[in-house]
Amino acid sequence: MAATAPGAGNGRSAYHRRGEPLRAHIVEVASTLFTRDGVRAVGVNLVTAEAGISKKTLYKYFPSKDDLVVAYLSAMDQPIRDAITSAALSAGDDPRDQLLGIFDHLAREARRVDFRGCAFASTITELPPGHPARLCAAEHEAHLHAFLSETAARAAAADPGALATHLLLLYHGAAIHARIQLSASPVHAARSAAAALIELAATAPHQPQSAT
Amino acid sequence: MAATAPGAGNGRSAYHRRGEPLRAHIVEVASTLFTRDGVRAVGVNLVTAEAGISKKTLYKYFPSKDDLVVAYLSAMDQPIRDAITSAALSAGDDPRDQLLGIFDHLAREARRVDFRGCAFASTITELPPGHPARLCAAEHEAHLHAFLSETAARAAAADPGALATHLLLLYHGAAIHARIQLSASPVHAARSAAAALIELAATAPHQPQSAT
DNA sequence: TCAAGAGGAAACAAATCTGTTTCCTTACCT
DNA sequence: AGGTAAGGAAACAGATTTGTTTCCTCTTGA
Repeated sequence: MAATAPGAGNGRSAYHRRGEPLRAHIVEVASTLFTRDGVRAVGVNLVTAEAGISKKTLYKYFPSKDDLVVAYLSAMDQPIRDAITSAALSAGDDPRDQLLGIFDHLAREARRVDFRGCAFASTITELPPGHPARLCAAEHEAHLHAFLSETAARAAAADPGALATHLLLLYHGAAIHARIQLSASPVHAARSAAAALIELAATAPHQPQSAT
Repeated sequence: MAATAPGAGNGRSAYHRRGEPLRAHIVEVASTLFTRDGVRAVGVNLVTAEAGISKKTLYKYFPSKDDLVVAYLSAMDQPIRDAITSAALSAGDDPRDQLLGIFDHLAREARRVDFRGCAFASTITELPPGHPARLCAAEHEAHLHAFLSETAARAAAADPGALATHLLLLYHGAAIHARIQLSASPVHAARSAAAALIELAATAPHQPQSAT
C-alpha cells in the first residue's frame, strides 16, 4: 500500500500546488484514507506519503493530527450532504419518495466491500470524549436533520421534525448493521421501516390512501 | 488513572486467584476498560496494571491482544443479552411493552456521562475488516434478533423477523445518536418510532383498526 | 541574475505500543 | 521440609506513533 512512488496518486509534485490548493489536496488525500481505514489506523506518515508531501508541509497546515481530523470531517460535511440531497431529489417529485431515496443511496454505499458506515459516526467512535471533531459530527447531523425535516414537511408529515429524527435513526442503524453483517440487506429493512413511518406520519391529516 | 497501587480495584493479589478465576478476572477488568475507552485506546499495559497482574500472565492466557478483544466481546454477549432480556420482561406482560422496554434500558445507559454506545458496534468500528471479533458481533446481533423476533411473534406481528430487524435498527441508531449529541433524547425518539412500528405490525393482518 | 521562500527528504526525538525474557518470590503438594 | 509450578516485577526488544529539525532543491519575483 505504501509501495507507490512519492507523489503517487496525483501525478504532479506538490511544487505545482502551492498555497491554498495544497492544503485542500492534503485534506482530500487524508479524507480518502481516514474514510477507508479509520482515523486511528491511518498515521500521518501514510498521509504524507500518499499525498506526496513532506511532514514539514503537513504540520505547517495542520499543527497536529487532531486538526487534520477536524479538517477531514469539516470537508466531508458538504459532499455527504450533497450526495444525500441529490439522492433524494433524484428519487422523484414526491417528497415521500425523496425521503426513501436516501436509503437507496445508503444501499449503494453499503454494497462496497470496504464500506465502513457513516464517516462521522465511525470517527466519533474512534475519538475520545471532548475531541473537537465531535462538534463537526453534531453539526452534520443537525444539517441532515434540517434537510429531512424540510422534506418531511413537504410530505405533509404531522410532525416533520420527529419523522426526520426517526429516519435518521433508521439510517444510522442500517449503516451499523450493514457493516456488522457485511450486507446491504439491513438498509433495505430500514427502507421498509422508513416507508411505514412516512406513510403513518402523512396519512392521517389529508387523504388516507393505501401505500404503494 | 494509573496512579492506583498494584492490584488496585480487586483488593487481593492475583496469587489468590490462580487458574480459571484469574483468566475470568483479566477479562472482567479488560471489559471494563475496553467498554469505557475503546479497544484501541486501552493498551495491554493498562490492562495488566489495572488487573494487578504481570504481562507474562496476561500473555499466558491470551497469546495476543486480539485474543483478549475476542474474549472481551465473547464475555459481553451474555450479560448484555441478559440485561436486555430482563429490561424487556420487567416492562410488563404485554409483549409490545416488552419490546419497548429495551429502549427504556438503552435510555438509562445513554444517560451515563461515559456512554459509548453499543460495545459490539463500537468495537467493530475500531477493528480492521477480517478481525475475528467481527464474528462475535454478528452472533450477538443474531441472538438479539432472535429474542426480539420471538417477542414480536408473541406481540402478533405479521412479520416478526422484519419487526425485530426494524427495532434493532432503531436501537443502534439511537445509541449512535445518543453518543453524538450526548443526550438520551434520540432514545426516546427511537422508542416512539418503535411504538408506531409495533402497533402497525400487529394491527394490519388480523383485525384492521386505527392505531392509538 | 540573484535572493527569498516554499517545499522535499530524511534524520531525529520522545513517547507508546505489543510482545519476550530474566530473575525472583510465593503458594501448594507430596 | 523441599521441589515444582505459577505468578510478579522489570528490563528488554522492536515496531510504530506524533512531532521537530536540518539541509538541500526548486520556483518565483524583483
